Amino acid sequence: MSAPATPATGEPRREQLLNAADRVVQREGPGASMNAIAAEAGITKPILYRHFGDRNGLIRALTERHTSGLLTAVRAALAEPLERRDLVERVLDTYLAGIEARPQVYRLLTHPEAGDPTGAGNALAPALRQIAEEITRAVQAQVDLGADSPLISETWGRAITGMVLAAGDWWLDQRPCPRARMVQALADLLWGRLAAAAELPQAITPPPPAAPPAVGSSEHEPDSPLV
Amino acid sequence: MSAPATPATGEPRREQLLNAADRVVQREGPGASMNAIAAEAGITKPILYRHFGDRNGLIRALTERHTSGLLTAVRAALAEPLERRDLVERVLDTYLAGIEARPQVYRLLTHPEAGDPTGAGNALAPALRQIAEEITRAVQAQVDLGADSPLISETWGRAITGMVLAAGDWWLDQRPCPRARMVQALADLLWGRLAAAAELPQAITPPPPAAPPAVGSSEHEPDSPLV
DNA sequence: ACAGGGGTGTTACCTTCGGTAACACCTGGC
DNA sequence: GCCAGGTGTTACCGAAGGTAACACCCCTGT
Repeated sequence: MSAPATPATGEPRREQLLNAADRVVQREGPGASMNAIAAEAGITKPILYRHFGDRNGLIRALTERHTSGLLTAVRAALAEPLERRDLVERVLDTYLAGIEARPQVYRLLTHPEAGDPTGAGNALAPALRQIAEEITRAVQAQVDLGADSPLISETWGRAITGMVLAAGDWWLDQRPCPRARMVQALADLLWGRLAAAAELPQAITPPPPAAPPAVGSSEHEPDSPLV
Repeated sequence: MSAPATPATGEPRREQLLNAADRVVQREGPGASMNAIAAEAGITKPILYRHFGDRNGLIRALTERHTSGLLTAVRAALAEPLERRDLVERVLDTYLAGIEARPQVYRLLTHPEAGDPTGAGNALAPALRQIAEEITRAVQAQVDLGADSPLISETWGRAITGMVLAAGDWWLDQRPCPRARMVQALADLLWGRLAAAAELPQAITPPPPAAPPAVGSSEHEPDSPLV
């Protein structure tokens, strides 16, 4: 067992390592240790570090591999020549189908964590950021928003991405309904159904377990923890 | 330096420790080490563990302290007797004002991480989950959505929370516009402006740096990484 | 033929970090 | 006087990321 050399397959080493890492992450979720991944690949740690630099590099490579498919799919959906509502539904369905296909790995999209105290402001993982940019571009190219178009487009790009991310995450976890229903509910929200729906008869109901109405202190006192 | 005992202030010990932890997190971001926090408090690790059990306990306590303000503020905003559109704007503004007031700490809301490979499905931090539940309740109580009301309400609760989270995060990081504009843009999105806006004249433009159109492979092959 | 480079692999080690004994001290109440 | 409870310490453990330093193989150029 001292010199395995080329293991018969022409597959580049890096791909084999990523496959092993993939298996481990699939099994143990992100947070899998480098040792575990190395063991799965039948090797030891330093080789992983030679190929990927550090743990973040490995995770990043893994994420990119898994995201590229979703990203191009969403991109393609965004470019389809459909009526606007149909297009929105198409994109929503594409995204949900994508995360549905690989629920475990999907975590990498949303939780790159890897404990880096360096990262500044990106709550949205890079993969999501790319999707947000695609949506921004599509909105700006296809919708007339007047003078503020750049600002509004980008806001909406982020907002829609975050919306679908959160809703998709919940849906994937609970599976409260088939995919098509989810698509409808989200498209309806984007379509202003919140504005259009009728008011319910009963007046505003006070929140059930609400704290003593310190509502008056809604102004930001400089000392309170938040707001 | 062997026996400090009560340091003059009647403040319970736990609060002092949380204050110290707060300072460190403020300075170093989450991911601050327990040693650092203990040092800031002028003590050593075991005391922290006695008070908070483990690191997650500390972070949780810290987060709760900072979130309770925001949560009650949002709850109060949701209960105000306003016209629907005004109410939505009010809630959006309340949230954005809240995270604006404490940008550093706001990370705790969105990144509790703390490297727990245990957590199953909660992409939304508990604090956000609570906000989502409040919105769900409010929607269900005030809007007539027909038979599917429970499902749609909860979907929208998650969706809106995620939307505001992502948009707010971006806004906080880039500050592309004053808060009021942001509120308008988000309320407009929720109000169906995406559906109502006019089509732009030019047809669908292909994405600029798109990959070689492997678009045909949009069906889910069982072997491809995602979608 | 032979030197050398590039790729693959190893063992052994370091540091940092979360977490845990085991022990010491002070204070107040019975 | 003594015990209980809170505060504090030093010293340690195990797991994890990360890094030398070294060994082996094979292919290629001179």
